[in-house]
Amino acid sequence: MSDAAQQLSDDLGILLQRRLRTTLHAEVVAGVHDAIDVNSYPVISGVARTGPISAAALGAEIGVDRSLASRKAASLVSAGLLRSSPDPADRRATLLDLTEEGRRVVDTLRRNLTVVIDERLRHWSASDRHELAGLFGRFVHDLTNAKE
Amino acid sequence: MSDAAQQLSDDLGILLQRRLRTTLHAEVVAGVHDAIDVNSYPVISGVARTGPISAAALGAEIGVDRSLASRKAASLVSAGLLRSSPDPADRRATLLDLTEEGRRVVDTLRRNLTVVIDERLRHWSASDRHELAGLFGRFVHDLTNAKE
DNA sequence: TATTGTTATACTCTATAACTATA
DNA sequence: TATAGTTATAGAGTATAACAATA
Repeated sequence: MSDAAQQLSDDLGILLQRRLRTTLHAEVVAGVHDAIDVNSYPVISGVARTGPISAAALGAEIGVDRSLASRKAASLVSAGLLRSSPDPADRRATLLDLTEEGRRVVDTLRRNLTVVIDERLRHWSASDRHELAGLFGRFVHDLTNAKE
Repeated sequence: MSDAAQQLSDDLGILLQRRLRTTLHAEVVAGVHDAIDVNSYPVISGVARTGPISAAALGAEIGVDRSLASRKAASLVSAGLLRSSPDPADRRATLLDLTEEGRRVVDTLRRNLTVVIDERLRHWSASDRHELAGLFGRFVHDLTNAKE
């Protein structure tokens, strides 16, 4: 077992703590939209990442039960940020997607998070930032798509 | 605003999702100890990181209210994993610390997480792993210790 | 007056189970 | 028979407020 894995797991443990998540997400959602808070943020982000998606698939994507995904999505629909339309291929299913306003909100959220990261890395060299971005991207991909 | 920051924030968004946290933590705590689950895991890990600590400080460390930190700690105390002793410097406070059994449990948890990471990075070159570990460590540090 | 740990209370988040409709 | 979405219910997680003790 490599030293690198030991070091990575220690740092990952810190990163995944509630404390960072809470402060970061609160910073990102502040003042963006009445319907967006730290709980609805993952929902609309999930839809933004996956495109038109069923409630069941969205639940799997963001790690909650489909009943919860359905209810969270419903409140974003009534807020005008998501649209729910019947799936032409399967009449049981409905597909969730962003409205134009939802798209604007997601863009703002994404920009807010990027600003925060940019601030935190202000004193980094461009090459270190670039290198981290590449390796971190692979890391996140391999963590979230565990095959083995 | 750099492209690297954009890329990093997108990947960080994915990493901080509930889905990864849930699956990863569940894997780490599985079968380690009756008193350890995904909710008590951050508590005992917080104590392990900080050494002897008051309930109020522990709450700040892990991002919950001191009342919750107090109650979570209390249940780990009765499980024999934490010890609570009066702070000699401040008679209002009590200091939480690991028992020997608690230390063993934390060691196991830490090892479990490292094994998971090690598995996910099995196909990485040693130099990429090493490079990621260094940069990621700085990243986590700068994220969690925002000064500006 | 402020802070510590604790407890009581209420609120929020989430999963489970049950229901209807469609595959 | 299995899966979609939804709703009702119950349980778990968490914060707020209030308390006594100490600073």
